[in-house]
Amino acid sequence: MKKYSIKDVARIAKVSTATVSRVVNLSPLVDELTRERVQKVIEKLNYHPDPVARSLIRGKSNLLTLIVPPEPNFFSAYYFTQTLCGISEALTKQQYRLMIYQPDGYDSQQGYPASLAGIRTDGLFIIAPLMNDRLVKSIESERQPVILINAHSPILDWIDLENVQVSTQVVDSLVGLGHRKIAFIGGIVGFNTVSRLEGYRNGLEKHSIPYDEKYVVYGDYSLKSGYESAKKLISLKEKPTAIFAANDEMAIGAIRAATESGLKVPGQISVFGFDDADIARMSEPSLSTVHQPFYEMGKRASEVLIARIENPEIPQNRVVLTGEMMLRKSTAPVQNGS
Amino acid sequence: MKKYSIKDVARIAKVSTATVSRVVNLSPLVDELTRERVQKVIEKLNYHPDPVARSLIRGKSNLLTLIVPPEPNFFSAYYFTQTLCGISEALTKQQYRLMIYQPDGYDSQQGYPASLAGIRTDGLFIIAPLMNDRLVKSIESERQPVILINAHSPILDWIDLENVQVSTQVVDSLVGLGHRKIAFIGGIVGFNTVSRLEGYRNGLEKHSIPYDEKYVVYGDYSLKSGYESAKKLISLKEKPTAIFAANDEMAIGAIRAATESGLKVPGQISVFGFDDADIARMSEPSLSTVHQPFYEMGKRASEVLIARIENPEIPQNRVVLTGEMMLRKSTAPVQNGS
DNA sequence: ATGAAAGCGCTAACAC
DNA sequence: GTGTTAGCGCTTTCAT
Repeated sequence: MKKYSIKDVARIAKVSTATVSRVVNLSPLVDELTRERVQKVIEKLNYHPDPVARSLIRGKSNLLTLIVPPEPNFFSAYYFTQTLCGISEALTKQQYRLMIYQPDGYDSQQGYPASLAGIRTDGLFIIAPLMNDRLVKSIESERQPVILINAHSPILDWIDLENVQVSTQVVDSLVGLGHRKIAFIGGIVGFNTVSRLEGYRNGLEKHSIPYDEKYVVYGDYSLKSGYESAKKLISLKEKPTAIFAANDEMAIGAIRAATESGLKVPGQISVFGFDDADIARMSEPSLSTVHQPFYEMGKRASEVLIARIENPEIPQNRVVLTGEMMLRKSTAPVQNGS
Repeated sequence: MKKYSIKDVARIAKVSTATVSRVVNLSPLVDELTRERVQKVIEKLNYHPDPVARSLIRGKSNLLTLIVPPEPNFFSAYYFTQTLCGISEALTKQQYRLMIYQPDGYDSQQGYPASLAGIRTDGLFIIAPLMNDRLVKSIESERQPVILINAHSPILDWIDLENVQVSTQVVDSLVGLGHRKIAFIGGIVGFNTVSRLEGYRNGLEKHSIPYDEKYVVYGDYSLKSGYESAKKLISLKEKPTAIFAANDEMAIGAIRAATESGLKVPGQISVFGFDDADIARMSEPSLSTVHQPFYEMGKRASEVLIARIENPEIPQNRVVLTGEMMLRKSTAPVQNGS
């Protein structure tokens, strides 16, 4: 099947390419009869304007880039898939397409590479950049439409989930069940872990529970790391009676570690997760966690980015979405004497 | 930050745009001194050639499209995320980018819309099309580089997982444990379910177990549908002693249904899954299943597609990857008298 | 080794 | 209402 260009249509319909262009772009300045004639040829040839040529002349590709850390399991994270789903659905409705790009040269300390060199689309989603991410820093000095997902910036648009208050609520709820020895398992140190930890500390403070460093350990968001972190916590002389993990995977790892060590969950130790991934409902016992509106976040991120592209002059957008505690079966009142 | 074009570089370096182009494209026909001078300007301006203009003149965008069914949960399927991961990693190494596109107008009977209208990239991944999918049919009459993932075609390149033999092996293994009343929970009727069912039937036949329609029910790959399907099976006068589900989610739903009905898994009823998703290892009891090389599949799919793009004349590629049974804790010998 | 110029497919002044 | 033409940013003959 040969590809036809606007010239072919023009030649066959015996009009100029300008007229064909007008028909294609629904310009009102074209005679009804001419329109029909041209339209017929377009259909016969199954002509579609070349998007590349259009992009060139319009200076706009209608392509957006989603920058993703090149970490092997990032794509399988519930967090990512839900956000992607929200983005994809929002974009399909608008006339934008999505490119996924995992940059080479990601660094676990400095984040994304400072330059995206060849990538030139109408806008960028940057998901979960580290604090002080190189790419974010370098974009702050440009004027490129971008939305940071789960990060903050003094200049660039961003969208984030409210982590601090809801984490404090989790501690509240745990304290309400009588817990005072509450441990925290953080993830990779980025915006999320930092703010969740902050909420945890606020919660302790609120109830005059001293912050105890030995109750704070770090994993990498994987089930395995949650398992290992929990093992450490359990082996303390003064075991915690509750563990609050910065995501569900680690929480489930913690449940497994506890169960293996002969501790009943939630009887002897309560476990709280974060995210409300699919597995939270499926775990045994089902996991108390914080539901996060990831899908909504992807959707809103798309809206903000498109708004920015269509009007670069609007003031900075800062969107905060709030999560919601889901109390399930992995938390219970503290046992006497424990 | 202004965007510079090749003309700016040429003007400042006092050469023609042709020379700049040569430098950018590492042509050997440039004097060493000129090259250095131009290179310096390029760096000073942080010039990068516009990929759109390049695509136009080269007739090649280095963009590939991954066509995804616009089903809300498709992005969260383990199947999808792993495949995407394989694709993305393979493409990052090559100089190709990936666009994700969920077409409007997907139909659960006829599959993707027949035409992709505006989409014109160098190649297409079509993942999990239905049998007789409209889009696949229409592409078969064109000459567009495409790879079908988990589908077959007499003309187009495709890659698929070997489902028939491994399904037969699962039945073998179940029969080896003494089971004869083996039920099957299929998914949405596409290539996968059809071939897994075929393998199931072959397995029964091999052991002279008559095929019994009432032991075959269908879900939609969701945990819930597995739960409901299993409930139906369990309520039969002659309960099956083993259930083979066409994916892990449904298998886990089946485990839940069985447990709820007071049946011990695997004591009183064995359950076999398919895919070896994350949750298979995490379920309680851990799920016997078929490990599928999804990541590898994405990687190979990319290689085949790129090979096709770079040489449209090569003969049809048909790639079959084989899965592997993983025996875990959800299967056990049949109980006497059950 | 370098430059001038044509042209990829399309849109948008501008002219008629 | 329609055609002519310039040009988006780049690559690539074809001269020199």
